[in-house]
Amino acid sequence: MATGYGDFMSRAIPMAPDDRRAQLLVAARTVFASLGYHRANVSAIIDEAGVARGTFYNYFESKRVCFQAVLSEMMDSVASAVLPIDVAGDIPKQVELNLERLFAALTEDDELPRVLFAEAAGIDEEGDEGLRGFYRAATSRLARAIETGQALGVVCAGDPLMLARLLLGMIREPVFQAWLYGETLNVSQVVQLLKGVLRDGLITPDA
Amino acid sequence: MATGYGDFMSRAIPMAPDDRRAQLLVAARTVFASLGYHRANVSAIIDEAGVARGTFYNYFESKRVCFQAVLSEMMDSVASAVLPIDVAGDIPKQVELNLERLFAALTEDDELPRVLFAEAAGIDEEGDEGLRGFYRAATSRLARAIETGQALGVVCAGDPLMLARLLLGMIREPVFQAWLYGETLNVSQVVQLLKGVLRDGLITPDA
DNA sequence: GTGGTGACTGACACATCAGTCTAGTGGTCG
DNA sequence: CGACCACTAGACTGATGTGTCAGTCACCAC
Repeated sequence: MATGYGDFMSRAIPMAPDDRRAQLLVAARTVFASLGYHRANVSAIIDEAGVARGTFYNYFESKRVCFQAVLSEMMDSVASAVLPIDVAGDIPKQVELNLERLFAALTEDDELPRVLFAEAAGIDEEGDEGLRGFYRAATSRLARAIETGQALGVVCAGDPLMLARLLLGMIREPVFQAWLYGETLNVSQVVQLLKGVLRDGLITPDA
Repeated sequence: MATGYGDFMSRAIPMAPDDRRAQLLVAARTVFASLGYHRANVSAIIDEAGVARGTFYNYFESKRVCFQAVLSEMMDSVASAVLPIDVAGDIPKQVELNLERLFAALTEDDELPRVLFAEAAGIDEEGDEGLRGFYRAATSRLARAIETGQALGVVCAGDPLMLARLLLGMIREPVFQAWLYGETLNVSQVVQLLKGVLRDGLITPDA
């Protein structure tokens, strides 16, 4: 008797909506990460999830919205890797730990950098708006930390916002390039180097 | 009598191939910059150039190739902003001038960062390869300069490649964020701040 | 059983757009 | 003047890929 699905086709077992959504998110993350937003298509995501086209659209109103969901998840996991610093404690140590956690979060999934750093920008105005929010949050968080540091006399003078951007660049670029070349980033090496540069600069004063 | 071009349509005056190509390149640059690769379409480019569809395909075999040409042009203009350093001269001064020229090149066209930083990645494998080439060239050029500096004792110890990435990040991030927020970058402010960080680090040794 | 519910299905309508092609135009130059 | 050639408009094709919708299935309550 015909099933309506073809003789070798099995239908996905119904699931609790939250579980299904989570499963789709995982699949979408995998596909977006390996193909990027534009080259990824909905068919690849549903193939990955083993689910039909219509099911996808039961959970996400569009490909764009789905990507946004994946992106937010990534942003959250990165943002939550950085803990607030207790000014009463050992500040440099806490900074170092934060850097280590941050790099770890950025590299734990080898394809996260692609989504976050190479694909997220320029999809559409709305997407850029979300991205701006993320960078604004990250940068202003860093800027506040820098301001505190300046008040405490442990951070050099200068516009905190711009300093935050410089610092962010030093965090982002190694992660981005390691992804670009398919290397695995040596977190402790970068952190040590970064610590050195933060403390002493790059240029040694010539005697 | 009907011209075949519509009463208000003027035909583009035949041009030397190089000029026409250059004109198309300018139009393409404008369109790609304001819309990004995927949302830009060939019709927008030919409208911008005031040229017919076929003409476009006389000069570029495809949209992709045209974009690649725009991209290379941008990469070249950025790369050529950095002059080799004469080790016999005043090194810090030359570094500063290079930084200024580089930032100027990166911001002279407000939409260049979009193309270079947000649109270039993820179009296709070949495009990504080109991008890797660009970053590889930029990074290794910086790395070589750093190595020379280390040999001269004016740059701190550490893996030159990784130091180059840190430095590149400090250059790229301010440009990228300024674009993201639609700000105009204050070049001399960034350069001064960057100089300070390069010389003394971000963290002042606590007494 | 029977009927209600809701997850799931997949063919297809529909839009977009790159790239091709043709018939025709007009400036230029030998 | 006539050959040439860069150019024109714009219809067309074909590929791609999003989003839709009418219908299927499994399960559960009664």
